[in-house]
Amino acid sequence: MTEAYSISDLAKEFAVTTRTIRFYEDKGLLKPKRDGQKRIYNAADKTRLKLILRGKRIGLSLDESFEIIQLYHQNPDSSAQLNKLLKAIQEQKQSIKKKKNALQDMENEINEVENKCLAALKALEKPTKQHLK
Amino acid sequence: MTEAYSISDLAKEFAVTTRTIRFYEDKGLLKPKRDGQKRIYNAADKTRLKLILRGKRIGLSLDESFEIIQLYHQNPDSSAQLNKLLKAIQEQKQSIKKKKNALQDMENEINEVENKCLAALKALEKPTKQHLK
DNA sequence: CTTTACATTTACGTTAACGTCAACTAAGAT
DNA sequence: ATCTTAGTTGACGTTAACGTAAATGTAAAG
Repeated sequence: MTEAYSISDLAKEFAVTTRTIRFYEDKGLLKPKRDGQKRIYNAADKTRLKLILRGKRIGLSLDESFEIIQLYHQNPDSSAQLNKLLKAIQEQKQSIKKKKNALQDMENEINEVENKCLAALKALEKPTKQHLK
Repeated sequence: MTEAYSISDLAKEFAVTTRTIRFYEDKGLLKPKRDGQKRIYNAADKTRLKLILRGKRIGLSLDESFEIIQLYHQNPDSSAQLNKLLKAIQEQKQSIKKKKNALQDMENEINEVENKCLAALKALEKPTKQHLK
């Protein structure tokens, strides 16, 4: 038997509410099997959810994440389709590159601030050396 | 005379609408000077706007960007304040690290897909060998 | 049998981040 | 003097991404 999860299993694991998971289903991002009324999620569903949430972390909308997932999980047969996919991949790579740059800029700045901060602390400690110990 | 910009100067330069810029002002993210009624932005305002938009690109909310900007632009005098700032900086660095990881994972996956794609194209171009079976 | 825990659908509410008028004003160009 | 081109302040509209509540179902535990 392959891995099966209830909605609250996934909710707990990924720290989201069940409402969120059902919402993703409404939007077509997830399509779990059913056991009667209850939703049953498998490993693939879990992966999809993971991808969606990862996308969110870097500022993608659900629709954007959805497109990317579709992109990755289709398997194209014609060379026309393959080329179209490759083109989409290039765009994705560009977008990732931009985000990386933005992150890098941010990190550089924060490191600068940190260094200034540390220097300021040292300057505060240095001039007065009156330890009563 | 220091650099001065009109609202539409900035809108054009950063490819946002004037509505957006005024909205940021309403939220307290920008505080341009005035020439009568007209808003006049200086280099510092421009930098702020740049930071906000950069934050957006990596999925920060306006409030989050605002906090970060405040963080960087205050200059703390006491060592208590410096330590508090340092702590906030550590948190920021953690958050950036997570985003970097998410991005890296994404890039790895997309590269995989790209390679499979390229392989599939090659396989389509020079067929025949499969027919021996 | 009743309580508890978890599940379901339906539906209205909320917040963020703007978009989209509407109705001015002020300054130049024609 | 009028036309055009920024600019201004409301104020209502919109979309995404859920929150929250109501009414109900089911299945195991006490």
